Amino acid sequence: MKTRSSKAARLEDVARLAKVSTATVSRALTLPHKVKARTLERVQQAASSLGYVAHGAARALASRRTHTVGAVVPTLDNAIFANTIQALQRTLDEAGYVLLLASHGFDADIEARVTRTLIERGVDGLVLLGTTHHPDIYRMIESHNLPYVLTWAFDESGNHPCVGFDNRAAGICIAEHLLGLGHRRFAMVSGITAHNERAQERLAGVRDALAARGITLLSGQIVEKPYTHTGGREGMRAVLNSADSPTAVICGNDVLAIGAMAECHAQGLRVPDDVSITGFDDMEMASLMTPALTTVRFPTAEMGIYAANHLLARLDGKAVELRNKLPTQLIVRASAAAPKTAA
Amino acid sequence: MKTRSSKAARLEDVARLAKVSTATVSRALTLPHKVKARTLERVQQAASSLGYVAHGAARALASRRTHTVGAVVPTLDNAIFANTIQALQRTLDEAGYVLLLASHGFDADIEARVTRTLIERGVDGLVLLGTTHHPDIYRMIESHNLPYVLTWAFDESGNHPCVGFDNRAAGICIAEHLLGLGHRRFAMVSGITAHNERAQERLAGVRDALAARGITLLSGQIVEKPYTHTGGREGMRAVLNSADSPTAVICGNDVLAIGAMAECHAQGLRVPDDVSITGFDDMEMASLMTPALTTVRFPTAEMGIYAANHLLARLDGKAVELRNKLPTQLIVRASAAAPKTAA
DNA sequence: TTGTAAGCGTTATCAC
DNA sequence: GTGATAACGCTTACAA
Repeated sequence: MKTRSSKAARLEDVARLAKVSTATVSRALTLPHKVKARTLERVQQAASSLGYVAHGAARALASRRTHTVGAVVPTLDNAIFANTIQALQRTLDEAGYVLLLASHGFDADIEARVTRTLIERGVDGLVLLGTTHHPDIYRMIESHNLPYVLTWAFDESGNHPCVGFDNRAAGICIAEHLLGLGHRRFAMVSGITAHNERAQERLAGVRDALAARGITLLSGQIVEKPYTHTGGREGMRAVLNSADSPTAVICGNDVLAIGAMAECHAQGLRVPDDVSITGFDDMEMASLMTPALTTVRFPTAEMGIYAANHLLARLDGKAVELRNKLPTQLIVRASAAAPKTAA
Repeated sequence: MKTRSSKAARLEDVARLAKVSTATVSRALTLPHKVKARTLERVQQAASSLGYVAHGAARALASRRTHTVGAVVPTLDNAIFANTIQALQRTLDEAGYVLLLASHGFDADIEARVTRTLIERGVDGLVLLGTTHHPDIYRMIESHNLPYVLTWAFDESGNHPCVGFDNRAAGICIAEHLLGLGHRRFAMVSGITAHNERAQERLAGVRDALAARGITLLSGQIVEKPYTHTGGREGMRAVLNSADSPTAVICGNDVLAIGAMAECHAQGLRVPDDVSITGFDDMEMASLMTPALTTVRFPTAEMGIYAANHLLARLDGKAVELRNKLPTQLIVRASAAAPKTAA
């Protein structure tokens, strides 16, 4: 009896040995309950005796499913992204999906390229980090009708399914903390609020919390700067020069906060002795670069779980909410202290 | 003009738009130099205007290549494996291959399962860590005629392509170091040497280096134990009870060395004051658990590069050496000190 | 240099 | 419950 010598067994070989059709073997292997018990056993016996290993590409081509989900992140060096990714990974794994990970080092073109590679590999769904992406990315997603979800971002347009934070609550939280410490003179170095719901809401949260205590943030006490180190320095400088110098400065982002601290250094001011600085921990840069910075931290692991479940639901054809907000948490560190009464 | 509404473009769509055959599009996209410049341009134009993304599964099915290599390692927590993996990754990437990573937590059945998954995914080659593997693994590799290479192991049978260490040189190195410190009374807690070339060679290296200085390791000064913590403790106990108690004990493996140190602790002996302990850093456990342990470290990154190049050569149909030995390096730490003259 | 067409190994849609 | 058989989207001889 001659067999295909030293060639990998295919479905057909299993079928022949089990004396059934390829269709039955396919069913037996993927939907065991759809075949008679006796048949199932024969097939399994045949498959294992031949050392059969399914051909994933053929399977993917025919079924148009790879049971794979792709995630594109800016970087893998970042502990806080790692949390989200790990949770994503775990949740997908439990549902029988494999996570394919790609990073782009904050380069939009590379991001488009790696996303394309992921789609080529046939991912059934995609997780993107952040809200702004290369138009090609959205184009590819759309033409492939690919389920996707944005994380670490809240899409103000409502056009994209996303899992983000409640930035307003975070703003309230940080303001109330500073109020509790005894601060009464505030300033905020905000991100540019135009077309940026996150920045808007953070500012709104701060404003509302202060207003509730009868404190109004005057226009000189709010300065908007781009989320850059330079922005932080410039913003801090502006704020320190304002008429009623603040005892506490809230920065709309950790990058800004780090810049703000640098400016204080440059001006010979001590933090938090001379001025308190707090921030929102967008990038988890704060804890890396200035471990003492009091910030609002975000539920990153939960975000991964949400993202995964969102995708899984869509892959099952279930309805899903488009926008999800998760609660945030204040992390108190030494950078926020009570104001010097004798300042 | 009607197009396939909201469906991903296929090769055929690109071909139609570029007014060429699908074969030409395929060539233009994968072997650009095989088509006329003008044709190439038309095709590229058509492809990008349609936002064409290749279907990886179809491509893999037809070409029987995925440009993917799989690696199966015991664990990913281990810094030293990470070195090998990173080097592997980098080298493969430079050659246009993607590394698919799987771990099994030292469970042979899981190892077989994840390896199977990798093969299902169509890896063009496989990197295995260590020399002993589930028979199913070798069976699948063979029936798929899959290029593979073992790393972190030297296959004594010569049946498997592998990249390993020169364990004999490592043995010589460690012995000479101790001789240089002034030690003259040695013992060795070796691994089981039967059917284990690595253990044999480590012992042989030590023996030869000592013999060169006229020192003979008597049978009471050599004890063989399995590579376990308990083995290390028992071995150390045996060696300390021997007639001529040693000032330096060489352990065949870091697991043994850690066990040996535990035994010293238990007996109230100080390392290295009362006795020097050294080991071979198989698992990089030494530096994790007992940072002061003098060991031989291995060129783990080079191993990854070798493994990758071995596979790449085989995938190109080139001839390759089956067995590769890489040089090792002594890392001196506090656990090895000169013997107390007044011991 | 380009086109034609036969697969690649599955799954899925039908009949039976 | 099971069996034919037509896709799935691409590559690659082989022809032209």
